[in-house]
Amino acid sequence: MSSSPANPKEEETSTPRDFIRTMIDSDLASGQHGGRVATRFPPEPNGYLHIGHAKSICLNFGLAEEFGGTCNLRFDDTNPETEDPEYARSIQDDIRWLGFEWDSLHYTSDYFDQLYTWALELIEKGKAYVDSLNEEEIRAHRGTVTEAGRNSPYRDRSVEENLDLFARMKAGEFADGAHVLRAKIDMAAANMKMRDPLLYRIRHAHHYRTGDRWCLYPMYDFAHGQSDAIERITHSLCTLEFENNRELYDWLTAAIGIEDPPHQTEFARLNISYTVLSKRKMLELVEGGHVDGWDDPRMATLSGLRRRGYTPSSIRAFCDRIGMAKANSVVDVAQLEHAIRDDLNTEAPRVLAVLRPLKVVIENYPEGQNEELDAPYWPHDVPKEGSRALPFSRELWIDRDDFSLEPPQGFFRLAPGREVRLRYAYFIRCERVIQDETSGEVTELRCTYDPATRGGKAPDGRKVKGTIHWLSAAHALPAEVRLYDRLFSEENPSPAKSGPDFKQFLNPDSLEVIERAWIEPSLASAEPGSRFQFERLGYFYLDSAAARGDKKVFNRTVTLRDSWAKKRPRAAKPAQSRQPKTQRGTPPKPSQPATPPTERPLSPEQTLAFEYYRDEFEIPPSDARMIAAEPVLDTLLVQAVQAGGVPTSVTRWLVHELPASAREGGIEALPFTGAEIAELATLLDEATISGPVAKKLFTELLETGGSPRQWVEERGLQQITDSAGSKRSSPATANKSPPTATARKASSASSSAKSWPRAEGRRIHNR
RNA sequence: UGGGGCGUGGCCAAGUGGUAAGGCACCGGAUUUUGGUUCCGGAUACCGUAGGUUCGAAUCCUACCGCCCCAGCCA
Repeated sequence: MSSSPANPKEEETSTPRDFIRTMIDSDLASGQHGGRVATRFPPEPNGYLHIGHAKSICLNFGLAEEFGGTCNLRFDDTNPETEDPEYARSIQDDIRWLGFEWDSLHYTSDYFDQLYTWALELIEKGKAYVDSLNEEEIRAHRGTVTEAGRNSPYRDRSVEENLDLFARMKAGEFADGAHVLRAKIDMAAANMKMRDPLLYRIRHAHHYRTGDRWCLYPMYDFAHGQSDAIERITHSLCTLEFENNRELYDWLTAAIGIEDPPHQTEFARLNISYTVLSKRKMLELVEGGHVDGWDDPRMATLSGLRRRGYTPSSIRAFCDRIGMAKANSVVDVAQLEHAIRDDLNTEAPRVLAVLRPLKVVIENYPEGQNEELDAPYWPHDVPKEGSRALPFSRELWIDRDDFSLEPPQGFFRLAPGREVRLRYAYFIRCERVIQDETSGEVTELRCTYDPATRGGKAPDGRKVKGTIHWLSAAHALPAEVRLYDRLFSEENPSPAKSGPDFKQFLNPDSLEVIERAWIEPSLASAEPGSRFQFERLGYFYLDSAAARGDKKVFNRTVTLRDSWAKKRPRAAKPAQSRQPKTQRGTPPKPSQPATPPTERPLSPEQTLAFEYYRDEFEIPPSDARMIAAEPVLDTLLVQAVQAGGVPTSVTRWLVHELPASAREGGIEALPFTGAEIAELATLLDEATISGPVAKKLFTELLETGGSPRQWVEERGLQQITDSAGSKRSSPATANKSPPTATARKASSASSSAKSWPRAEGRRIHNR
């Protein structure tokens, strides 16, 4: 875009003029960089992208689009010990998912030869030297923020000696840490980054791209600006913590004689309330099992947001709207939620679902009769066409929240004697309430309908205050629904560096699993990865990664705005959803988070079992609860543990793999016992077999029974242990386990919508 | 007791000498077969503080206060 808009006053609604765009405007006006705009997104392939990266991606790629420039993707892979092609793959997937495409793809490791040549030049010019102090000595010589550093005794080595040493460093003559190459600048500089910064370190490590060709690796500062220069980047944008590096960036590009060098500009990184956005903390959540992997829908990773149901356009809109500045700030998570609601309002078809079912019998509707009602997919204000048939019959499900025995002020849903509209159907009136004699729990509503109100309008013109959603009990389909909420209950989970651990602010109610929700029959053909609005409840995403067999799993992306819940905070959590805490038996440990409410209360025996599994077996509460509530699972777990199985490993198979249908016939109908499941779990834990093999064997076990261990021996299914791989240094291992956990999950997901790279080969040495 | 940054309503964020945009959140009202959406309207800002320059300052000057970053052979 070399010409400015005809009318400078013209409104630029799509892209606000932040300080970076303003700067580029003036660069262009003054003819900097020959009128070119070239940016780049330079991630290190050592972790998954999160929404903070999305801000940078939108900035860099957005600028290229707006100014008719280019944007490269460059993997800043200068540290062989933490990087992995798996990450590089997922990063590319995420960028494309967001809707951007790079002009060209580069790796800093492709520039290692050029970088080395420049290092030689620096030595020849007397601007760099080989230092032989050890790590501790270097630190001691660096001084502190208030005291100048001291020169290294090796600082004045001759050019010849430096050249010789540096060549031998490259040749592999020295051990890690024996020497480093440093820039010769000023050990008394007020800017710590200028106190003879390290340029190269020796690292006898295998690089995922250059293999064993190098044992000498450039530091960030010696690689980044030069890579920008090689790619002829004009505007090098990064986050605030690199401000101090800018002086060095400029020194280095000048020292090697770059003409028209790129310039670095810093902006504030993104923070969002009620969440954490740092690789370290996110890794801690994954490794501590506080979330279910990097793509857990509660994580702010792009993969997590994707599984939560966020659209790429909503994330882009969010990034546009939060602005770009240099002040450290925390964006309200409500801003993100607004972005996705705003997008889905016009994109998600409306359907009906009942989360906490309450039976309604229409007494004056003939038994055995049913009819179909036409229901549009879109509300009147969304200009889209399309509808489906909704079956109606005598017995219905409604949501328990939509009925109140003693309606509070302003409640205009169903209550004794009151009339409401069933969406797209009829007016019904509640005539009688059936309650459990002992507990008083409402178990059923007896209602009458007005046949004249078919379609939802009364010919006599009478009005009803409320419209509620419903489903025909005989036609509804079962589904699992996962209600996600913010991961932390504290707005800022990490208040101070030395403050309390952020994990103590984890929200115990961030996930509620509803195992038996009902969805309308039209959803039988819904494609994984599609999004719906469950009317009056929120937006939901059909998750393919979580599906088990033919069971559909819907993740709640975000609730609808709910001014009623706001007005009456108590009404949001009605008595029905509160879990009756049993008083019998041992009291629950006070340190444990409250049981997430689910639809079915546990018996006293089941509660005991649940608490035991949760506390003694350390099974996650939701899983422990599911097992305790299900006799077949309960028996299998007990059998498995008696046979020596590790409870948490066995649980994975019981809860996440065993199809619901297998529980129907009772324990006797199964061709296997818990002992075989324990055997299988152990084989996998020991890494005797791989995940896919384990899954195959499990399928076989379900059908025919038998001994997994025996099969493995008979058929030679053992994995080959890669001894070369296991020699990899240990720091790398810590960073490698997360992608593996994710990859394992991806490979167990249904075949479609697989967005996770696999890591079959590496699984071997990760256990 | 060094250096580099940043401080505008509850949260983001424009504005760079002429008398405080916009978004989110919040509160009213209208419309509504989603307590959704949409549409109207409203309340919040002495622009970190204190001085100064000027006819006039969020914008210029001075001092002070607060927060963030830098002492990895990480990026």
